[in-house]
Amino acid sequence: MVGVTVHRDARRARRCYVLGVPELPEVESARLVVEGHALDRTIADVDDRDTYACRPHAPGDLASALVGRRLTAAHRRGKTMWCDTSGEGPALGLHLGMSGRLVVTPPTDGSGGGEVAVGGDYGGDGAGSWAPWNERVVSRSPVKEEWYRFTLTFADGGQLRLFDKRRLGRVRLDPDVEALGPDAGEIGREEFRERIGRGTAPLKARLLDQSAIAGIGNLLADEVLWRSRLSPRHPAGELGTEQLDDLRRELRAAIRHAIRHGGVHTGEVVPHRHAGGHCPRCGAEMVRGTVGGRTTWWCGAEQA
DNA sequence: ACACGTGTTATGCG
DNA sequence: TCGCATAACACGTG
Repeated sequence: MVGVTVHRDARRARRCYVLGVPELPEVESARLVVEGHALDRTIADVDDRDTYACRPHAPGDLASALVGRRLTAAHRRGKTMWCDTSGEGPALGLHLGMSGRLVVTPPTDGSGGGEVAVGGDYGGDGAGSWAPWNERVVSRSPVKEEWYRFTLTFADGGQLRLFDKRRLGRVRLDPDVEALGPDAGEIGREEFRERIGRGTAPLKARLLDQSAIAGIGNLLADEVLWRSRLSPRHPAGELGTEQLDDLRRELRAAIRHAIRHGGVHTGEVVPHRHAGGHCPRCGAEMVRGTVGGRTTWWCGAEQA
């Protein structure tokens, strides 16, 4: 399972990257951990005191809505995850933001196995690791209890926790999933043409618009544009049908690769997004700019 | 000390 | 009102 399996490529990438931002593949990995380890466990206690992470709910709102229920399914669209709850309870929405990680711990009452599932840890240090996601980094500085922004404690003694130093992750009841565009990994060819190939905004800005298509973050956008040999600044509406179909194909391939190999940072061009970096295909220098309000790197020759 | 990173949300402009 | 651009936010990191 992605998220708890040690993968050679993921390990190598992990040595190179200090912190990975959760995009679609990372959230899918976290969802699989929840689906595999956190369902059907009765919720005995909820710590929702972090009013920023749990906005706009008041302290106690999530607790009163969730205690006594079980998570019954884990869904995802783009970077938003949500869990159904038993007894016609509200959905529990989980968004990892820029730096959130989910940590699921096993029962302590002997009712389950001893495995610890770590969502968002692509490689980890093997079974039995108790660190949130980056044990080596965390071990350099102590894990502060307040970095756990939200906690479900199950009746079996285990927990599901949102660990987020940066505090941009978010927990809320009944998230408005319909405001998101179709999932980037699921969107059909026709819908992709309609939603992406329109308007005068730069193509990259369109790809990052979660209401147009859900799940693409800054790194994944650069990766798919590079794979497609398209300029991030190209007006979205000027793309031809064939270019749009190509783009969608590369998007699907990049997502598949990222899920399989442990995250967006395992992409082909992502490691070359730095000053002095070169295009891994043609060797030209990578160019840096701002597109859609984000730092963007592209091949100066192939994506002109 | 200070710029940087980044998903989301709010605000502003034509 | 719509489409797009930009700022603000949170705060640890280099």
